[in-house]
Amino acid sequence: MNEPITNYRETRAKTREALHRGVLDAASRVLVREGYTALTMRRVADEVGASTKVIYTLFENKDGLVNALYLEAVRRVRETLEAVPVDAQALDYLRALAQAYRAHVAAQPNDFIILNGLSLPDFTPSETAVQENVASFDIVAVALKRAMDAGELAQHPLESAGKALIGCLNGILSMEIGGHNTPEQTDVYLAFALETLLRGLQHA
Amino acid sequence: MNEPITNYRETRAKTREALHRGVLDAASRVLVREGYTALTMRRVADEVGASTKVIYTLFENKDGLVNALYLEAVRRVRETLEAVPVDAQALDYLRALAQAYRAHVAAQPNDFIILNGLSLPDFTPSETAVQENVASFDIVAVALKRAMDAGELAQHPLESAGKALIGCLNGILSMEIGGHNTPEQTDVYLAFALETLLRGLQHA
DNA sequence: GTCAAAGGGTAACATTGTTACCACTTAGAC
DNA sequence: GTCTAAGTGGTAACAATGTTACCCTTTGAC
Repeated sequence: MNEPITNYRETRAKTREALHRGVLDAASRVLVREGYTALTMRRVADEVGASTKVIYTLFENKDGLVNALYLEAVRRVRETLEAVPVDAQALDYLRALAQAYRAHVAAQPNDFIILNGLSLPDFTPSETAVQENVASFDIVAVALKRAMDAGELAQHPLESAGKALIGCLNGILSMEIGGHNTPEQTDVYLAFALETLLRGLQHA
Repeated sequence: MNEPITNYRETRAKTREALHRGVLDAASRVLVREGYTALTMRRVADEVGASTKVIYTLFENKDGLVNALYLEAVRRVRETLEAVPVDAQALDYLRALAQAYRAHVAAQPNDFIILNGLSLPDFTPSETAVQENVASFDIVAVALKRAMDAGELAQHPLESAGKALIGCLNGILSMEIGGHNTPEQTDVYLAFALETLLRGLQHA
């Protein structure tokens, strides 16, 4: 009846968790090194040094694995945005947020790719995963509200302003990912678009 | 030595062209009805009522077929934009262009999907195909220039203004395609983003 | 020591893009 | 009319993919 020092289920859960991490990291490595077309179950299994069965016991199927990668990407992006120090000037804070986001996409394009559906055509993130992603941009909405309340921007519907801002950034970043623009061009276009949007938001 | 009434090569070329059309139309039908994951060589071949070999004699490989579909999408979008009547008011013309583009994407989402890389991960359009696509947006650049010259907008770098505008539209449309927004929301966000951008472009 | 339950390796399945092989058709030459 | 060469197209196979059935191993509990 005594609680065993190392519970069976507990140890197994820990092992599972460790394996989970290991598989996700392996998948990430494959992704970064070889891109999404190389992200196959066998390839990931090889990277882990095991058979595909291991992945199937940890994740329901490939969609499950990719969904986990999606959530990791969401987390990383959110952490990036949360790490931006809140500036006294609300507009400067917005600029810093955009800058941080752009830097993250440049450093980890795979995060952008998976979050924007540019990876696997038959993959659709789970409902909750999408909500997580959208929610992480609440930071932007809050920043916009601050700017409006401080009088640095005119009053506008928060949702529309946020979608316009994020959509604009993502659209321009997509061009770079698609090979239409060089990184330098992207920097110019992003800065121009941001300033133009902010100027437009300063008036009612 | 007489030129034959129906040259061998000529007839064959015509047959080829007709077949070309037939295969492309079949592929389009499969695409519209069943989406990109169903766009397999065998599926298209079935739709044509022939074997896959036919497709391989007409197109180099699947990328070749998809590239042809990409070019068709480019053409349709350009025709849509070219069909917009040039309004005396340059800003209203810009609004009409955006409206027409949005309507086209709503009616033929597959065009948007393939042009923005949301379809097949291993497909990359040919260099010339991408140029065709980018070039079709010269219409927007011209419209912007008209507005600036007429004094309806302040003077800004054409390329940046164009990229900001198109990027913004595409970014918001991507959200709808990705299932983040309803069509009604998309309409609101697009209108808001466009007006905000225009307002921002009215000032220097 | 025995047992139940979970994990994992092997080999197979269907489906994909792609191609080697072979038969067929057909325009032009004699 | 017959023949030749070239292009076309169907069949069946190949490798690679996601996925799973089968079976053996491991591991904690009693």
